[in-house]
Amino acid sequence: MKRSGSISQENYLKAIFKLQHEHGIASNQAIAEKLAATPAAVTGMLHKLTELDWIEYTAYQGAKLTAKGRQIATSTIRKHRLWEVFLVEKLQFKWDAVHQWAEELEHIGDANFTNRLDAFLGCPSTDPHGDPIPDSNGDWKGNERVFSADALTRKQKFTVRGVSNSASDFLRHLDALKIQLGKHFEVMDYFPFDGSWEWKDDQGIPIRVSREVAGQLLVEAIPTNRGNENQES
Amino acid sequence: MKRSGSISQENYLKAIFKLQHEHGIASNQAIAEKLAATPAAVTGMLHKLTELDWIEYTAYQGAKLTAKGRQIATSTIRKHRLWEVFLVEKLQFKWDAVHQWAEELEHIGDANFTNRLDAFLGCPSTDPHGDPIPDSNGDWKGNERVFSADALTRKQKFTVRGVSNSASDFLRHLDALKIQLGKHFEVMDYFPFDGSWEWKDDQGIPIRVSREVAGQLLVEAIPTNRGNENQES
DNA sequence: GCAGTTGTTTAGGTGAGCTTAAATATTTAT
DNA sequence: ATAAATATTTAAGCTCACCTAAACAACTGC
Repeated sequence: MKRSGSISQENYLKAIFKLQHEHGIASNQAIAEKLAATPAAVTGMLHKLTELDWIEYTAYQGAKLTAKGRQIATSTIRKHRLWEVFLVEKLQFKWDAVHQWAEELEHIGDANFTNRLDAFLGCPSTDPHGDPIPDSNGDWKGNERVFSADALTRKQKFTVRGVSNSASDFLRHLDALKIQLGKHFEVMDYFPFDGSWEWKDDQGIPIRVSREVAGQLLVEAIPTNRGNENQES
Repeated sequence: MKRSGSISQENYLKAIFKLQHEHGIASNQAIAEKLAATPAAVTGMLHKLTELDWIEYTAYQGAKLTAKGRQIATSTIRKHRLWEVFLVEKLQFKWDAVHQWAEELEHIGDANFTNRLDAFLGCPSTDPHGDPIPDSNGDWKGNERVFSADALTRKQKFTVRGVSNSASDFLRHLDALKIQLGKHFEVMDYFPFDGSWEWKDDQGIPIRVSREVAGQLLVEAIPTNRGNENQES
């Protein structure tokens, strides 16, 4: 089986998919920004994708994926995230270095290929940045209890679940702070003056976290009222 | 680090590399055939590659790789063969199904990436078809004792080392004959009438091999005169 | 050594995906 | 409500890698 669309087309569908999630519709400009192209180029491609019935496009309004378009987009995202897992877990890349390669690898392979890769990796449910990996039907099992770290409250214990920004410098900063996915912390203090936090990790070691970092970190609260459900291994 | 050349350019260098090995020089026509393009397209690209100093090209004569061109070609071949190992050993693809994907994967990743992949795979010396994998300097450790199976002699014991044709239908035919790389056979008989052979495997099970098959199979003789050097595990 | 075949190159053209610049539509502010 | 600002589309043109068709070189047979 061959690729569904061209590499460029797949990138458009992926961008539209993400923008549609954020804003309900993908505007020409937003797509252009995400893909580092000019709005003029976007208009042309949107017409082509409409022809292919992968999007519905209203001029001056924006684009929405059709069922087929969504299928291609999620499958591309699935491939991207599976390759990221491969790069980090098997090739020992650091999590801030995998995006560029995954951007290329995501355009390779059909459904059978992807399912084999998935099986080889042990059917991971999230990529190295905590983003959920869609299953082969394009369905997501996103964790509903995940929220931004800047909404934490004092004394709250929580688990780091993901990042909402995968820029290299941010990820390297997290490494420097020894913040990793799955790691537990407890909120010690919050400083409204600059929006910064003091947290303490499971070894009791305190770290200071800036407003900027907390705003891009996704966490899951650990229930403390009763029992010990939802423990991490 | 980015790709050295475009995908198309890398494919040209790879083709020229192989043709140069076979004929000393790569003619326009031979390149066109290998890449399923027209001679006119080849002329254009050869000019471009000359500009880049990746080949030396004499009109009406043919092309030869420069040191830089050879480096890019061998690195592409290295990537191709490493990915083939990955696909067969890790993703459990059959050896006749990996070429198409490796053709795409070979254009991804820089030297660091490739070396990590190599290490992950345990630094294999040959791909699933028995072709040697160049090291990161582009050097080959080809097995000098390998020759075509149609040059075998009666009573000779040998090991299957590779195929000189990786077409899917040929490989599937070998699977049907239970001929695998590394397997030992002994020549029982040769029939000059149709050039076919009778071999016997290490279980003593006889198989009949046509002239066409023997001509595309690469083998290594097992010395029988003294000792048991070169035993396969 | 010259005609015919074969191989190569040039010339002109295509399509994908991009650009800039200008025209047009939409939204926002007054 | 209308002017200004912003967003989008059209128009023209670019690059890459390819194509076909025709012109041109280089071997081949006699």
